[in-house]
Amino acid sequence: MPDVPSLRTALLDWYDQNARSLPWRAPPGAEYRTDPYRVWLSEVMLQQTTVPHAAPYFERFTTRWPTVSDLAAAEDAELMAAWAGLGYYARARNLLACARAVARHHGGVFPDTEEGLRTLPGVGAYTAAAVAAIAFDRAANVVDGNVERVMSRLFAVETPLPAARPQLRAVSGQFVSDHRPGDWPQALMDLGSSVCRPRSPLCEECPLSFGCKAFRQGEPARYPIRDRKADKPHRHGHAYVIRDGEGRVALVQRPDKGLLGGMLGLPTSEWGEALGFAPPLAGPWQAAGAVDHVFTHFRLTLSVHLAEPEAVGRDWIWTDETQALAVLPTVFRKALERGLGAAG
DNA sequence: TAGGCGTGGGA
DNA sequence: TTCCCAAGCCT
Repeated sequence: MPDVPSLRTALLDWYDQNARSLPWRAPPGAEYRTDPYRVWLSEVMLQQTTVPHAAPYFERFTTRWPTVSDLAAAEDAELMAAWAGLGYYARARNLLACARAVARHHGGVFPDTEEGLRTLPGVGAYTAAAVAAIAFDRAANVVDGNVERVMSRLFAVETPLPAARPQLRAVSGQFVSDHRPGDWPQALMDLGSSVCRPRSPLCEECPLSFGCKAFRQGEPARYPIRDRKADKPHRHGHAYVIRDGEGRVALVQRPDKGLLGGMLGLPTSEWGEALGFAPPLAGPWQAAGAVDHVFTHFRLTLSVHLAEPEAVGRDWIWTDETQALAVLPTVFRKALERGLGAAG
């Protein structure tokens, strides 16, 4: 096994030539660091989310809220609406709580240490280390899915994830150094994204292949080894598209906790085994087909029903249909699109 | 502490 | 179609 300094040098040299240009990133070796607000915002958006999906959200957020204090002053509803479609909505609730904590308890300035950052809502071990390293150039052991994959291949770790986490964190820690501490994790993540990819890794282009045990063994894509995931259950429900004849549709405010927490939604039945149709008000109802959606831990089929009642007396939130399409999480946006399409 | 928590893209 | 996966956090 080559020594750690050789591998570090090889990867940082590669990064100098191959770093991706990203809106939240300072170029390799830059004299300046990126605004901690932008680093933090990008890291939260990128949790379990791809760069192409997050990038337009990042642009919209930083245009609308240029500083953390601007974000702290946002209304809950406008923040949640701006996050619609990005998923994992607890991130949005924590994002706002974090911005307000920074504004109120830290004078609008992000803590500049891993420990300080770790106390903020929605900032876990990974994000605290990433912001400390990238925004403040502090040596930190930044371990995300990319780093776990690269390390698991470098050392041909046979223990399956997630049990291998402590071991992968330990080997990753061997590479942490005061030399270019902000560039190191970004170099590792770029390598994981473009070369040491989950499938079909490009080992011929890899600056670390000279020291990679999985490459030497000949089957690098076998790593990281994972436990097989359980099958998702399939749930069913009904979604109601209720229109008022004036271009508005009835929405409901979902509770803050749980699935799609804090978001607006369409009125629906309970979700479970396929149920009979028991609408929330007298018809006539028009059947508009169904939409399928996949969540993290179950699959959902929603039958969509359309009505335009004469009078209703419920605490629905009547929302312009175009506006509704923009603020709803994807599962309800799909159902609303289907309902409006069936209405012609 | 293992499970809850979104979405879209690629093979 | 189906499965896997992508810069995790919280409880």
